[in-house]
Amino acid sequence: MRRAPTILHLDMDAFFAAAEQAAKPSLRGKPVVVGGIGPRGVVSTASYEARVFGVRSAMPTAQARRRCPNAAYLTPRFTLYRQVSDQVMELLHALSPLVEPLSLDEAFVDLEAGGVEPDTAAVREVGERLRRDIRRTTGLTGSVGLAGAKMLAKIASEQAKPDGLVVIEPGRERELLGPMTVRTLPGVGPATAETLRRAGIHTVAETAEAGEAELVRLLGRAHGAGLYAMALGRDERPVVAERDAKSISVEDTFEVDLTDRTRVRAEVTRLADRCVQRLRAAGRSGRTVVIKVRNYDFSTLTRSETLRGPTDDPGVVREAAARLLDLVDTTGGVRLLGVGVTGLADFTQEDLFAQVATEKAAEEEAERERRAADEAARMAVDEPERPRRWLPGLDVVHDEFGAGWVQGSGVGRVTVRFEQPWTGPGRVRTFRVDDPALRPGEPLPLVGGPPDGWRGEPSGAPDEPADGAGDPSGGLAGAGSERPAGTASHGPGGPGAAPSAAQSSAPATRPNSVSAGAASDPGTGSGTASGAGMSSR
DNA sequence: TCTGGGGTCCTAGGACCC
DNA sequence: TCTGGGGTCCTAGGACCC
Repeated sequence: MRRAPTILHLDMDAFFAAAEQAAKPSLRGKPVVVGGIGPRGVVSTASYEARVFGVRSAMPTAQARRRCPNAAYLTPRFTLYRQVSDQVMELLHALSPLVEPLSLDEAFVDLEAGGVEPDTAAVREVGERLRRDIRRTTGLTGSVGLAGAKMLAKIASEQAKPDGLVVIEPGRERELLGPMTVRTLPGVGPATAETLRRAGIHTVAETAEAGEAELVRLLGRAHGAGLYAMALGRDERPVVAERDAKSISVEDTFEVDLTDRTRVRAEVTRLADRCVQRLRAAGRSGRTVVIKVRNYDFSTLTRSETLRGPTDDPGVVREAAARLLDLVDTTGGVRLLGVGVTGLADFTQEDLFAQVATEKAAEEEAERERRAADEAARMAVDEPERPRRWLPGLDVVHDEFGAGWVQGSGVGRVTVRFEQPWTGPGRVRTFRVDDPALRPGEPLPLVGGPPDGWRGEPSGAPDEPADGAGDPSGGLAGAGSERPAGTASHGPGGPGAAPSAAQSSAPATRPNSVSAGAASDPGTGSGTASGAGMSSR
């Protein structure tokens, strides 16, 4: 514990939702929910306007829709969030070389390592200046906590929300923490809180009074001892920059449970390839392959296999994953599949040398097999080539009307609002989903106006009036009801597919010939996951 | 219309070795 | 022949975090 509050914790306010509001003028001051759009999606971030209605992170999106039907429900745009995050992290690195990112929107900074004078007035000034700089360069607000330890800095930033700064003076931490609920302490989730509650422990003060021995008895060695230290306000964990990843994994939840074993195998192959792509992009290799299977009843199991040495060969990972899948009974229906790699190693020079020779061949082979797997998956669901999906929130450009974003889509139509971060609320227009003038777009900068050479201004005036000001969701809320009844939950590739502009899943429709009979085998109907993406909680 | 996706760390049992 | 004991690796599961 330091004698001055030189550990800074920054937490951006409702990050994903705030970024969407900055990008989409018509949504400012309105309830916005970012997360999985599909039937099995969950909320990543709710704007403060949506939180008033009880919408929370990690809540099923279906439940959020019931609580706040008029909110705009948007799929995450990670490209944008990463751009903004990079700007913020750059500002943090200007304060100190010791920056520890926790997620896209959160980080610790060791101000002492940055040479900031170790007194309250000085660190407060640095924190306030940081908040101004963040607002100026990103257009968004962040909250800052300052304390002599990580845990306390994080509690301080939580108290500062939204758009504030709180300093916890060293020496006052126990009186401050004492009355707080145990859930305040990092590492105390629902299960630990329940164990403590049964032992009559509700507050931080009661946790400290229980004593280390009792906490270890209740929670185990590491957790008990750690919690005891935290309850006393003791936290000596250093700020550490740049930690190497220890595992890489990908997973998909399907809109409808998979029952066809052939399809399950094809999906595992796809996931293995995606996992290896990420592994290679990170320049790593891994020794242990893990698959994850979540059943229809949400029961979840993992199976793993450790190889003789680390690999980044897609064929090796695919085959290991396939062997592991053979150990699992999936007859009840599969809700989620995942493939991961742990035991990560960096490639040595000689690995690299050997790789260069085989890389091209391996990639060609991977591409061949990926196509084959995709083809097999398509055959399995007896489905034609998939047209483009227009997910709510995604950027688009129209040849005539310029840059905008998807408000909603259904029954062959897509509704677009044409506005940019630097304009006022824009107008809405509806197109056929296959309108050749409509293309995926790129995120636009939130501040500073149009980028150099930008050509997204409309060349003609939209001819459809904007929605009434009283309806914050615009056409969004109606998008779901535009869908043909009965197809919303099992169309091949329903809503929620990866937000990438390049992805190409089918709309929520099925061949007419497939009707009641297909309903008994709905697993074949879901082409995509309800990808909710990362959160910014 | 119940419950995402990407991680981290810890525990516990069995194998295996000295 | 009575069942040691510790360290390490592997596997599986669970809690927690954003």
